[in-house]
Amino acid sequence: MKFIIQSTDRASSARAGTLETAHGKVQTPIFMPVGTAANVKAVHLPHLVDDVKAQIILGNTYHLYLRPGVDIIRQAGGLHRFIGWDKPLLTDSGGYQVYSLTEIRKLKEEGVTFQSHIDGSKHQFTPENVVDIQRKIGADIIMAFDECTPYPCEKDYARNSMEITHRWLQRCFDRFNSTGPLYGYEQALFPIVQGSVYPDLRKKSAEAVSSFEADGNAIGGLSVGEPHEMMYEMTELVCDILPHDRPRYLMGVGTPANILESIALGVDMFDCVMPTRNGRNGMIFTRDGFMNMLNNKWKDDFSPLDEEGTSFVDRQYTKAYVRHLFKSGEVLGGMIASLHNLAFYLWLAGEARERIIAGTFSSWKDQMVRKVTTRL
RNA sequence: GGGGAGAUUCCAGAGCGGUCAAAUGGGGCAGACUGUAAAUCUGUUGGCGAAGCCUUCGGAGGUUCGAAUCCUCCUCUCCCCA
Repeated sequence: MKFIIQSTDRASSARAGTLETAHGKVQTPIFMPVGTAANVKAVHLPHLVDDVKAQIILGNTYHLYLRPGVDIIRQAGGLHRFIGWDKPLLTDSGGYQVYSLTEIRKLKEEGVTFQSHIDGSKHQFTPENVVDIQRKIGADIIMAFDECTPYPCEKDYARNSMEITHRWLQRCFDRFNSTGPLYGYEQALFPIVQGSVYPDLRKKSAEAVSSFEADGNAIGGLSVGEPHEMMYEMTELVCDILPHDRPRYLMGVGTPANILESIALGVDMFDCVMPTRNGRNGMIFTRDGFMNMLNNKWKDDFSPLDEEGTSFVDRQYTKAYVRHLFKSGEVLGGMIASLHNLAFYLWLAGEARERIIAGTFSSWKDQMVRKVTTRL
């Protein structure tokens, strides 16, 4: 895997680059739509390609392992073939589920025992089998198995958790390096920085992660409820330490403003459920602000959904119509909003990239952050 | 013509002497959602306000310390039999 930095912003740490994977190039900064269960919820593949202009999407080890099961994906010839997606793919390791499914899991040195949220059956994830599973899934980028700590988090807990994540990281790399890809193309393993909101822990973790000289590095454990300023402070601190010539991936972030601010801090890759989940729940993000389509004020607004939007739904449908769909509980509402929001997120990342190259990123970013945080 | 049931806050529908501004559901209004156990969840829904007060349960009277709840009459709806 190769990462080439084309351009670096003068007024910030933002950079524009190209990540080359076995399934093609990714222009960074990039937003990666989340496709947890082998699909980006409510979005057809052709739309994901032609309208959203997605370059890389995510899958999730935990979900795919439980359903349809790794054997089915293996039989299909890997996740790319199973989905019908021939562009880059990234799988998360299940580390986030260690956080979000805290009620039905037990964490030990060896790994984590889970109860399936589907049928309650018991399973174990270890750094080794998570790598094995991700080999079978066959994503271009696979993630190390970590614990995503909650917020707030006691420092002792955060330290212990970080240390176990580091030990797991070594085991992930050991397994990764002693096995090979199953489908004839290269995979990259990204380690994940933890340390909650403690600067000294974050620094230590970033150094530990850097020592692996991985193809790319991720920042985890943020955007879990901490104040934005704390998130930016941690991101900045970690970005300074992580190798400058490798892509940096801020996991689970975030709002359009979060993404812009983090690009300025040197982050190259993002993923978040917000455009799709909030979209299904009636929220539309635009470059002028965000709208709750359920709100009464749109009931007789027959203007296009988003005059400046880049996807076909933006001019195909009116605000009043989309509101009607959401009020009626029609599935199409969520489909329209998901498509629109993802197209907007991809536009935002692409525009940021162009501004970085043009040398006008910082002033544009400040202006966009103001607009994008406005409730319409 | 005979017999029966009923009218409750936006709707449906509980309540059947005080603990009722009135259950519950729907609808309405608003909020939340950040590596997806989410096409989900939460709040609110008579009027002013901080506790509190004021006007409400078809209409008019009445009984009672006290009535959505009991009595009388009126108006209107629905059902069954002719």
